[in-house]
This record gives sequence, C-alpha cells and structure tokens, in this order.
Amino acid sequence: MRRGVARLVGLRVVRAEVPPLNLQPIKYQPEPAELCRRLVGRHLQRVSRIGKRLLLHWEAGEVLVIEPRMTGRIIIDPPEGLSHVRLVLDMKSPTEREEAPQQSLVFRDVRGLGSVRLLSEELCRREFGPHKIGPDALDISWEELRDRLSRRRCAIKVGLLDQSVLAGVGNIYASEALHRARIHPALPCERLSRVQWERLAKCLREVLEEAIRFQGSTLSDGAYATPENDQGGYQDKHCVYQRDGQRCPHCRRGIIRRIILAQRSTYFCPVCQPLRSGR
DNA sequence: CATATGTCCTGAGAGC
DNA sequence: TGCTCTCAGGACATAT
Repeated sequence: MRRGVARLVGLRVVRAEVPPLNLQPIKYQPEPAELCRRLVGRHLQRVSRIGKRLLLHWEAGEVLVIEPRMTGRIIIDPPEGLSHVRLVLDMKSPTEREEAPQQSLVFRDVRGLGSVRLLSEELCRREFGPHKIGPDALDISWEELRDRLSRRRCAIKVGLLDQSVLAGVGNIYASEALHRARIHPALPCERLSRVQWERLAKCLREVLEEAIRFQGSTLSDGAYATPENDQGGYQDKHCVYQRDGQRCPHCRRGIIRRIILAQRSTYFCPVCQPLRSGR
C-alpha cells in the first residue's frame, strides 16, 4: 500500500472531499470539512508507515495518518461510482499548466472500522511512539522478539498480534509464520525454546517479505487489492490460512485445523506443529 | 502490569 | 425469495 501511494509523491492536492454516504462515518480528525480544507494545496513529500498505519507527509510538518484496519484500502483512480469512499484527494503536478494530468487518491472502507487523521509530526511521534507500537516485524531480531514475549503466558499467536510487542503482524501472517516455524499457535510464549524463537523470527520475516513481494493476500471476499487495483498473489501461497480440512502442503499428511485464539480464527497443521515446548 | 471480553461497522455466504 | 446466522487482513475500552 505504501509503495503504491509513494508513486504520488511530488503531487499537490487540488481538491479534497469526504463524500456524503448513507453509512456510519468513520473516525475523522479533525472533522471532515476542516480536514479537507487543511489538505487542499498541500504537496505530498513522502509516504511512510508505522506498523499497519500509512503516513502521508506534507509540508509544514503535517501528516495524514490512514489506518485501514480490516477493510480499508487505497485506490488510485478508482472506477466511477465506487461505493464506501471515505476520502478523495485529487492530485496534480505542481505546474502552472491547467492541463497537467490529474490523479485521484481514494480511501475506501466498507466496514468503516478504519480512520483518517491529520496530525502534526510532533503529535504523530507521541501517538505512535515505541511505548505503543513495538519494533517492526521486518526488522526485529530473534533476541528482541524473545525478550519482549518470553515472559508472557499467552499463546504465541496472540503475542504476535500484539502491536505493542511487535508491529505489523496480522491474523493471516501470524498463522502462516507459525506454520513455517513449525510452532503450535497455542503454545504459551514462556514455553518456546531458544531454537523456536530463532526459527520464528526468521520465518516471520520470510513470510512477510514473500507476501509483500506477491503484493499481499486477496481473500475470497476480494476486499483487498493494491492501490493500482491489482489483486494480491500471496493467497495462493498460504499453507494454512483458510485451508482447514485440506491436507498440509508441507508434510502432506496433516489435515489443517481451525481453532479460535483471542477471538480470531487460527489455522495450523497438527502434524507439523505439535503442541509441545521446544526443549 | 498482563490477560479476557465486548464493541465498533457493513456485507457476503451458508443454511433453512 | 427471504430470513437468520456466522464470519471477516483490527484495535481499543473496559473489567478483572
């Protein structure tokens, strides 16, 4: 998502709109009218990310923080008549010429659990500091992963989803990484062995990097696609996620099971991922 | 403090 | 066809 939006760096907002909808509004900060007013005329300088939040940096230290949650996504130049559009930014090259090409950045969110906030860089640092958001899952070392989780009693899969422990792992990739690391998702954090921590950190990174390379996972509901509206390709690589009842593609013996941990569907292979501590 | 649960929303699909 | 039920890439408030 970040890479898709980064293609718009250098453009200027010529129009901003929060379209009227017959739906519960998402969380806007400030209110839509002022939000749009403050965005018009701004130049997009940089696009970054903190965990799962997308940050659009404008001049004067303003940052638009987009939090997609479950169904939020960015679409560049969407088809006419798209539903559930929560924010539209029409963007143009910062030239004098009227006929400069225009591109439209749209935030769409069907369930409306996401949010759009315009904050100062200062406030941003305070809101999403290290106390609230852990180190990014793509960077974390196995020692740090262990240090931050190994005294917890919760299931390892639940620990991986805690954004204050490490940032960026969601429900799909928690199951996938644990399968690759051959660790049962319900194993308590405090019972993982050194070898398991090492394997988990490595597998987490591998799974995430591969998923990013394949542009993410478009599930059966088709809710996710890239900002260019391309479907992801990683769903075909999933070994366990939403594959309960199927044979494990790794060992070719186990039948993938679905259990609930912390109210979230969790998938694993009982053969590859036996429930026992590592030692 | 860590952990468990309920809640915010809309829509798709299954089962009857 | 229409109803009810379950489920959904997440995070937070609240309670214990």
